[in-house]
Amino acid sequence: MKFEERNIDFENSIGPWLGKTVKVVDYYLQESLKGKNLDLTKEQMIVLKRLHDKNGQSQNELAFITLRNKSSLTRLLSNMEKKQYIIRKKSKNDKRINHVHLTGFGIETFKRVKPILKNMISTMEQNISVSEKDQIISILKKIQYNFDSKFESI
Amino acid sequence: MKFEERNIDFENSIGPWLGKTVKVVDYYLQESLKGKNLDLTKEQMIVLKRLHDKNGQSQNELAFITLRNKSSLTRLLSNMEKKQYIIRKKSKNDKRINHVHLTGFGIETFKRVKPILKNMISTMEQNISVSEKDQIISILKKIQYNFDSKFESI
DNA sequence: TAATAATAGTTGCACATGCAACTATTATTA
DNA sequence: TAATAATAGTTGCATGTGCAACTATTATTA
Repeated sequence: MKFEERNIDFENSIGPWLGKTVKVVDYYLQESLKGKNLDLTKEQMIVLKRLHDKNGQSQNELAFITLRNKSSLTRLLSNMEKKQYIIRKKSKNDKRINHVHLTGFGIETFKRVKPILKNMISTMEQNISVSEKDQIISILKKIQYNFDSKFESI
Repeated sequence: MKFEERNIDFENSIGPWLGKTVKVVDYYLQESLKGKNLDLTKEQMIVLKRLHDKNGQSQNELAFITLRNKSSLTRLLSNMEKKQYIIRKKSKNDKRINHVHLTGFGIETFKRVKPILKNMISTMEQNISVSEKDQIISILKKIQYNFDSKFESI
């Protein structure tokens, strides 16, 4: 096929497959939350999980660990505070910092969220062998590295 | 470790790796677009690509192929029409349907977008062997199937 | 054919997101 | 110590998203 411009093989590249997979997972999560009458978005669920792991984190820490912009996190937390899942407590040592704490309701809600997360993981990984899981994670790491190393050079 | 509740191994499951990878890719795309002074979001870029593949598609078709809700697509197109990348043309056979066409400016813009897409793909897939690429795509398909088959049973 | 259902697209609402500009506070340095 | 820089968080703006209710049009059926 000389002389003929080769098209970019976008369809058969990894990108679209990644994007579609994430959409399917997100949709499943959202449906699961709705199904259990949990008034939470999947983003709020992730914040709940991270606070359950380590309560009292600063907004900066939370933004970093949830891969979010700090302004995006600000608004996520505002919504979660309105719904009484969390409260912000100003640090006494450094008045710039807010420590974010789960409320009792937040803790209870996470207890109901936990089986949904478990179910999501086991659904996702069913019929996927340990070696396949290792493979995909290692390839995903490689992809991230490919982009990250490009950024450094900018 | 009887009697002790095992935690969900969320961190080491595939989900977070997928999510993070997609974020890295998205960020790279957005930066590339900015770098070439292209006034486009990555979502608009994808619509441009799909229209370049097949001009004149209906909004329904576009929503389906770009994995978007029709209302989301409506607003994407409105923004793209404002920026003169596309125009909507009412179908003559069926007045409910809009056919979406690239403008001259839209076509020109896609020409500038194309190398960005190419670069994205080659960056993503560098140091990834053909067999690894086959592996990851096949595993991603499996994951999608795992969720899709759950939905059917609902 | 008239009534009803289905389809394509739009809009209001609530939410999430990144960027840049802003405020308040703390740390650095001249 | 006073001026300056850095940091944590918030807000305005523009964009993207899904759901449900809506309009306009076409297809079905009684």
